[in-house]
Amino acid sequence: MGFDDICNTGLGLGIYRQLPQNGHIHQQQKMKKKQILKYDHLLPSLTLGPSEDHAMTSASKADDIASKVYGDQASSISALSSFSNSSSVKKEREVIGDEEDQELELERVSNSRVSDEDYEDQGSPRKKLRLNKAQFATLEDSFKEHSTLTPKQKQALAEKLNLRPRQVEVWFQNRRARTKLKQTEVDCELLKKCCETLTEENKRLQKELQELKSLKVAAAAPLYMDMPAGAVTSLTMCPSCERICGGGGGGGDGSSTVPFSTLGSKPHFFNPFTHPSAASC
DNA sequence: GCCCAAGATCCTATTACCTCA
DNA sequence: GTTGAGGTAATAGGATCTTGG
Repeated sequence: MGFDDICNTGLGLGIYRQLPQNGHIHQQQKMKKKQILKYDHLLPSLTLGPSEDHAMTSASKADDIASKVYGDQASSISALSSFSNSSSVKKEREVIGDEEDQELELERVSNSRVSDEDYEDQGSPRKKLRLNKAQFATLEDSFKEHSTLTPKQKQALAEKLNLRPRQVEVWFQNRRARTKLKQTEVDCELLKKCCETLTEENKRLQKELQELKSLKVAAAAPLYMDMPAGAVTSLTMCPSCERICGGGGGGGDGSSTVPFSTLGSKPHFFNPFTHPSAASC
């Protein structure tokens, strides 16, 4: 039996990790969302019409829809011809930082409230928002509390950070993806180490097996000359305590070697994670 | 109660922008 | 000034669930 056999039969090397936002928690959040949406009109900055999500992505994203979606910010949208101006993009690059000028920030945010159709109509490239440190810190803090957002939380964050709810949503999606990717990398490293440990363990066991075989041949005649053949062939050694044990439930002078009496009949593998010290008898 | 369409959100993969060495 | 790599916002598509007809 080789190492591959051991891995295939005795170890689950999957790296999947269940994320907490799955399952019923997710559904509860959706339920909350539905309840909240019923009263969207009561929220200060919400408007009637399609969600910001669809206003940004569906085929019907026209300027009039954008104005419905973003309400009082429609003027910013309609005035975003400046957005297609490369100079405004350059300006944005310069203002990112701790003490970002508030007016420029507001302009930047307003410019970011542009529908895809606006990009297409004006042939301008997709603009990329850069969060400033304060926005980033707030989002991070919120993410630490809960990796998913209720619509209410999303709206509140968006208002607090002067971002679109859709941007907050996207940020959380990407943040979850990054977290999962990091965790996958960690798991991968862990599995590599596991593989190395098992390889070493396998080598060690193979070596011990060879030693035991030679020992059995050399010692069988003088030590077990009077013993039945079956007792001799079941001679085993515990890989951890390295005591020689007789097979068949402790035959002969098995009183001192009984703890390892089952090794001869059953595979005896050690999980390096559950038994870091290769386990003891 | 069952079926179906619509709506919302999620995840995953990918694209595209931006910064930096 | 150019370029390639890396980070990340944004987009697209599919899956899942709830809700209402």
